[in-house]
Amino acid sequence: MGAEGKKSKDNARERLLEAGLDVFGRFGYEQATTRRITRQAGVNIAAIPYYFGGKQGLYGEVVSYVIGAIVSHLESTIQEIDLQKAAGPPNASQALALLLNLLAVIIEFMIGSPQAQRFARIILREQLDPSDAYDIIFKRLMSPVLDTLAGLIAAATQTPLSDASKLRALALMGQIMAFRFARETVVRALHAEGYSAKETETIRQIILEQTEAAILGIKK
Amino acid sequence: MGAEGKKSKDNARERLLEAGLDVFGRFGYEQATTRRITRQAGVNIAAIPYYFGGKQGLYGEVVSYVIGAIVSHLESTIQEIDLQKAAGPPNASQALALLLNLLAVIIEFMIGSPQAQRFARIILREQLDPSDAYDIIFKRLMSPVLDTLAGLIAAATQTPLSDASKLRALALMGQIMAFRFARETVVRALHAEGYSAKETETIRQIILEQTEAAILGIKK
DNA sequence: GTCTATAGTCGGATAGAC
DNA sequence: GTCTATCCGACTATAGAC
Repeated sequence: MGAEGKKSKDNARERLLEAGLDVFGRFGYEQATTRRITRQAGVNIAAIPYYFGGKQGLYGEVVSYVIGAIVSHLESTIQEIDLQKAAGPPNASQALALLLNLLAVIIEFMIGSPQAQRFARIILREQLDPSDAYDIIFKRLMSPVLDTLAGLIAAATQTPLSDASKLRALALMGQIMAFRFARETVVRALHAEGYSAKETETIRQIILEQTEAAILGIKK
Repeated sequence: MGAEGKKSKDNARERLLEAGLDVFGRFGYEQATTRRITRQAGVNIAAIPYYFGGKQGLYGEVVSYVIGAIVSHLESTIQEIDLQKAAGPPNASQALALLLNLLAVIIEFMIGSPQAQRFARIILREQLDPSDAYDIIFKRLMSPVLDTLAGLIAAATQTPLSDASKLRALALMGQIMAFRFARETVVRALHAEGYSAKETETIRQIILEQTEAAILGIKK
């Protein structure tokens, strides 16, 4: 049976959020049944309507939590970049260094962290089937990150900031996202089991190397 | 190939395949109800069990069709590359040209073709929730394309073919996939409606330019 | 081959006891 | 706050008429 060995120290609301993060991430909104979430959380099924107004409400809270966790993880790096910009426009090599550093932080979190897969799956599913929650994702995460990257790319390539800078930013992000989204393909192609620390390091090196070469090549 | 070229007959089976491609792509397996598929196809709901043994059977046929269409579209380009390789290992600049050409063909199809979104969504959903059908996708599409790209990357950078070549190939593919997967983000960030011919061309230029610079920078 | 009618299952939400 | 019992809708698949 669903032998629930968890301590009941946390209240039902918190346990539902934790279980929701896992189950929504693994199965997606539709296949994540309230029965499964409540069983995993060790609470009664009626607790979801009681605490969150319904399944939709719980899902919204889970998305907000995920975005908050990612944003707070990238926040200090982005603030540092804004600070440097405010102190005076960075030259090309400074901008490149900042760009590579930001990408490294994103890679560390997206590929290296154990939570990343659950987080990424929820975001990816919102890309496929945007719900009301996508607004939060775009405004708090995607838009600021893309804008910061685009600004650094423009400075590093000594070209004016434009829509093309944003498209370049997205293409660079795609290099990272590929390893998150196509995980199943990577695992099969390399006969691996998942992303070990060693593999994360290899991926990090490859992406940073290719990005640096791309930016320098464009600038020239 | 199958019935390609035939006029759309009043054949219920063909109409179900066509509607299934659309509805599975738009809504995913779970949310694609047999009611909706049959309504869109203009056939009775009982026709799915009758012709395909059930919803699963229809889905399997749709995936096979999608993979077949993509593979046959890339087939001639890949065969050309194999032919050149057989005639003697290409030098670095030849390999780079072949690599850029293959990527251009993939971009043209993945971003430019109107069918691409439906195709891509079905494949992406299989990445998230691999079913039995994922085997077909990996063996007939992912593995050959990644191998071809990895071979060209190794030749173009004058490095030995290794797992790192495959990872590089995936990162380059990620640049393309980003525009397919994060379409919602692109649309909002650029205040666009979708990918027009003009935007496809811009994306093509950016990806090819960045890829060329990346490969040349690594080689050097 | 195509239809109607319906069986059988499972989903989220609610009412009301405790 | 938490529980049991239940409702009601939606789903896939099947049986059998035509």
